[in-house]
Amino acid sequence: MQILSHKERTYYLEKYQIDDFFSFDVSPFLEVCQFEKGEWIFQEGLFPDTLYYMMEGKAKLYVTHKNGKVSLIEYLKAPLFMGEIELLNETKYTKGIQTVTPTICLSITTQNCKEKLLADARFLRKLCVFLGEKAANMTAKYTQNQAYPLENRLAAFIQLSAEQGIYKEKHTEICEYLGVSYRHLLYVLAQFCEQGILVKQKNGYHIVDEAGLAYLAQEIS
Amino acid sequence: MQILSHKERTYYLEKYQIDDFFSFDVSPFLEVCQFEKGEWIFQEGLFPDTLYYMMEGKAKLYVTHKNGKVSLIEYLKAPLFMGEIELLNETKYTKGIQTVTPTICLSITTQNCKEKLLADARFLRKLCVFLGEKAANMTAKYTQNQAYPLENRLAAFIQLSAEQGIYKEKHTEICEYLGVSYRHLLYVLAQFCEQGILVKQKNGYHIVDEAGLAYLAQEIS
DNA sequence: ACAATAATGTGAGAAATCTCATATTTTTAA
DNA sequence: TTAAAAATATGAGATTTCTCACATTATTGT
Repeated sequence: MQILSHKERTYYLEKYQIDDFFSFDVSPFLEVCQFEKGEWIFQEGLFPDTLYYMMEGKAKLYVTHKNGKVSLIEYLKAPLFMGEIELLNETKYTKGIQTVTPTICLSITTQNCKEKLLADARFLRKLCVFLGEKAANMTAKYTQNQAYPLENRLAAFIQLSAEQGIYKEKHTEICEYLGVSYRHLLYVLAQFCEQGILVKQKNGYHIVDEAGLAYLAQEIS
Repeated sequence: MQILSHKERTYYLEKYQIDDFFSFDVSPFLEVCQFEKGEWIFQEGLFPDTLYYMMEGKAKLYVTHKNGKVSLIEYLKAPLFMGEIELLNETKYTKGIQTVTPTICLSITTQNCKEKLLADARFLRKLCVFLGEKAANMTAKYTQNQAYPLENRLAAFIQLSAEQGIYKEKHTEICEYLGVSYRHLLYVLAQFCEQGILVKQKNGYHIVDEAGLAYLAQEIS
């Protein structure tokens, strides 16, 4: 992690109109920083005292279970808050966040401005909207996972993540994201190929039956 | 649903110090109402324009999937907000909420005070804390469901819901809550009996091996 | 009080998903 | 550049979970 120079800082603060987020002057509490690709922003099990606002970049939110299984909970895409749960509640939430691309973040050490933040309607409103969406999204994911087998969830995910009709995510990552074993993910992909929905090629799985895929995916609300 | 008289209204507003929730006078926008047991507060597929704050009571949050499956997402216990997602985001969230006991709610028709609410730091802060917890809880449930078979999740649920060492929830409800079939729930309960963890009696399943149950449950973080 | 409805209980077979073992290929780091 | 690490791939057998069919109790409304 690297703290950006005054010049860059000003650039980003203006580009994303950070002033509009707060009704008081946060600049004394604030840095703009950059994480490299693959760097951990939060590590599981630590208490952060920093609130981040990701302005540019992508990351992954992880949790490790007592039985050793790892869940990739969510793909995070700017703009978003990180560490906001810890600001609000005393609980140690302590999930891991790892960047996927170089990432630019606003970083606010909350120690000295927690009370100001929690009394600022402009900030709180933004946070509420963010948290409301997050809660709604997690609820949707939770219930969909309960109600549909991998066949449907994977179809929906392929639709979402394919580019130019080609699906080429890393299996090791996606099985953690979809909450199934590596083996089973491969089985269902093979099944899609058998059904003539996908064709496996060097550069990824090509979607050849768009409609068939959509049929499997659309079951999900 | 029944709107309470002035006298009752005043009683509840004082009991739960509702004035402290807002920095402006909400009383023009507010009613105190009571739902009967089993009544629906929200129905799936409708747009509510009312924000509720449940002061007393319990309810269940439901969603119905396109494939006909029903998920009991959460048990709701006072105090909590309902309809807050709709206040914040334009999205139609539209889940169903059904009371389990008679329930007393603050009811705020948001049409005329939405802007006031969303500019009130005191209210927003409460809402943020609530939403933060909700998001954290859903995330935890989501990942646990991915990482553990029913054996572990049911053990944890029995610990949580048993009273005086007796588990007596309705199977039909719990299988919707745990996201498994009725059949499978019965299988695993039978298995717990075989293992000598539970003993089935007229009035419910008696926990006889507290430690064995804890062992199965404690796997979950 | 009694018919309708909801909840409980069980068997059998099938589908979804997991674990483990093992081999090959690709990527990464010293 | 090369050895180590990570990712891909596949088989075999075991577990978990599902669907469906059907029988037996409660519960509930009138």
